[in-house]
Amino acid sequence: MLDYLTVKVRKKLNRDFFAGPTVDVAPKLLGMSLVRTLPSGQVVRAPIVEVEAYTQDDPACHAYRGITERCRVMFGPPGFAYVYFIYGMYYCLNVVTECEGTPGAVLIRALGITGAEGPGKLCRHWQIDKSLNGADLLDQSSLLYLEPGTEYGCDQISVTERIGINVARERPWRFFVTGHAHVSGRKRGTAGAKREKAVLLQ
DNA sequence: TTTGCGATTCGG
DNA sequence: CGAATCGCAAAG
Repeated sequence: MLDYLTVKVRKKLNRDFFAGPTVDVAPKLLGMSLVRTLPSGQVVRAPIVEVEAYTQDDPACHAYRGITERCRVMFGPPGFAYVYFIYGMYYCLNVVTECEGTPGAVLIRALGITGAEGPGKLCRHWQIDKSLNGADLLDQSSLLYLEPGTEYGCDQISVTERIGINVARERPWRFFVTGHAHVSGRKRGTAGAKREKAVLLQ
């Protein structure tokens, strides 16, 4: 049942919104819908329920040591997709943040649907690969774009350290919808599972 | 050119 | 805990 006191609906998406500080933008992506046109032509959509922030001064960020061919789009204007290949078999999807010239991105870690719990799994589920690197996520004619959706309040968002990195592990830059059944990680976020060690925003 | 490893996932 | 699997970027 919706809580009408704290759940709002974001009316529009504009590029300035994504130009903000990455760590501020990241939790605000929770609840937005991702819309994907599959190679078959079928259009699918699902809400974002888990994200992680990566910034220029962050050793875990691909742009930490400057611009390279791989992370080039992170230095471009905000609101575009940064897709990279990892571990020889998975792709990961990010939303570019910060003003043009300053790198930053938010890793989309999970969608609120079965089969898209985890950054590698969601790209596999929706056949997202490097052909979508640089796609304009604010353009509804893109094969992948964002739509306004549920706007969660601070009291519904949990924060923890990021997953799967070995440097700057202590930064609390992973955000997810508290208690959501499709948050990634083994036995994590599922109903009845051991409660994850997490703190609430604010 | 070579080499070590990674913003992951799955099975044992 | 380790294998799968290969592009990327730092080192030589």
